[in-house]
Amino acid sequence: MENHHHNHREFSFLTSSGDFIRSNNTDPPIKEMNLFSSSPNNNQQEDQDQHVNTGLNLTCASAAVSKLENPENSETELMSTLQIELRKVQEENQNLRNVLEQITKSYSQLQAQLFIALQKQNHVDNMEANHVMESSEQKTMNDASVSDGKQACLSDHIAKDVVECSSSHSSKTFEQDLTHFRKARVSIRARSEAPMISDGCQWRKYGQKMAKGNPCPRAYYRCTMAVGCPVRKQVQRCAEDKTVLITTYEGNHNHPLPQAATAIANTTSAAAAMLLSSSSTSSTLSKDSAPFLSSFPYATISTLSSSQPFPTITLDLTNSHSLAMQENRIPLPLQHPQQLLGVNPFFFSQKLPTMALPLLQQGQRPPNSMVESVSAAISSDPNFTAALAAAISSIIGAQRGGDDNNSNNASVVPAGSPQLPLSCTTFSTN
DNA sequence: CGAGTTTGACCCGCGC
DNA sequence: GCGCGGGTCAAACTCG
Repeated sequence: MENHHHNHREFSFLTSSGDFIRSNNTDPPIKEMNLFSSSPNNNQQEDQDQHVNTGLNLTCASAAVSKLENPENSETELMSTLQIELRKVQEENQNLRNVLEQITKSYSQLQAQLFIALQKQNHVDNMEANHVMESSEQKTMNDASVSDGKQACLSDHIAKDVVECSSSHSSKTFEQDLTHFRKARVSIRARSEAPMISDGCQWRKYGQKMAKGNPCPRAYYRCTMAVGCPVRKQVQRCAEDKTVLITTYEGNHNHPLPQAATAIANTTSAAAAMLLSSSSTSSTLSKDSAPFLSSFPYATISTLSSSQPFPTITLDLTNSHSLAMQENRIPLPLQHPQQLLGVNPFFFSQKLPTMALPLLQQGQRPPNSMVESVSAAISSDPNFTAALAAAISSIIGAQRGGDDNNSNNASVVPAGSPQLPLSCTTFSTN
C-alpha cells in the first residue's frame, strides 16, 4: 500500500528555516554534491551555488540577510551567527573527511591483504602440485621446475611482504584475520512492519529457527540471483522492540547486482571494511580502536563473543540513540529536520522520500510523534538508504581519481563492490 | 508444474 | 561423551 508513495520522487533541499526547496520539472536535476572538493572554484557564482547544493544553509542564510535589509546591528548579529554556523559546517566537513580517509585507508589495507592471501594460497597450491609432479614424471618435473622456480621466487617475495605487512601479527592472527575477512557480518537495524525487507536482491528462505532469548523466530535466506551465490542473510525481530527488524548479511555476491541493490551494498561493504580494518589492528573491537566510527552516527560495534563467533558491525537506522546524540550535541531549537532525525546533514542533503515532505514543509516544527513517523519513514525508505550509500560511494570514487567507468552502466553493476571487494551486501526496506 | 515456504531432522562447534 | 544452540538440508507442502 505504501509503496506507491515511493513511485514519485523529487529532490529536496533545506533552507535555513527548515523549509524545503523542491525541484520541479523546469529546474535541472541536481544529482550529486561534493562536500569534499578541494579544487578551487574558478567562478564565484559557482562557489555560491555549490553551497546552496550542500543544503547546509550558508547561501540561503545570506540571501535572507540581503532580503531583510536590517540595520547594522542586526547585520552584525547575523554575520556572527553565520560565522558560527560556518565554523560548525567546517568542523562537520573535517569530520567527514576523516571518515572518508579511514574508509579509503581500510579499503587499501584490505585489498592488499586479499592480494597477499591469494598469492600465498597460490604459493601453497604450486608447492603441492610440484610435490605431486616430483613423484610422478621425471621429465615433466625438469621442465616444470624452471617455471616453478620463478614462481617460488615470486612467492618468496610475497611471503616476505606478508611478514613485513603483518609485522605486528603472528601468522596465526593473520589467518584469523582472513577468516574474519570471509565471515564478517553487517547487521542492519531498521523499524519495519514488514516481515522481511526487500533489498533489490532475490532471496530464498531455507530455514527458520527459534533463537535463544528471543520469542521471535530467526529466518534464514540465501541469494538466488545467481547459482551458487554464497550470500546469506538472517532476519529477526528485536526481542526488546518488536518493531525493529534486524537483518544480518554475510558473504559476497558472485554476480552482477541491480542498481537498486548496489547502493547499500557499498554501504555495508564500507561498514564491514571498517570493522575488519579495526579488527585487524586490534584484538578487541571498540570505538576506541576504531575512532572513525564515532563520526558515524548509526554505527555500533559488536565485540567478539561466544554468542557472536564472527565480527559483526551493526548499522542502527532506528534513530533512537541518534536523537539523543544530536540533542546533546546541538542545543539549538529543532528547526532542521536532520537534527530531528539524527542524520548527518551530508547524508540528508542528498535526497528524501517524497512521502516525508508534507510533514516538514513550511518550517513547521513537527511534534514528537511526527518526528518518529518521519524518522521511521526515512529509515525504512529504500531511496534514502540508497542515497546514503550513493553519497559514500561517489565520494570514494572521487577520492580514487574518478576512474570508475561503470557509473554509466544503467541497470547492472559488476559483482562485488566497485569500491570494496570484501562484502557486497544489499539493504533497503519495502 | 515450477518456484517458494515450512518444518523436522541433521550436522557441527563449543562448553562442561 | 553429552547436551545445547546455531546453521543447513531436504521432503512435504502451498500457491499462482
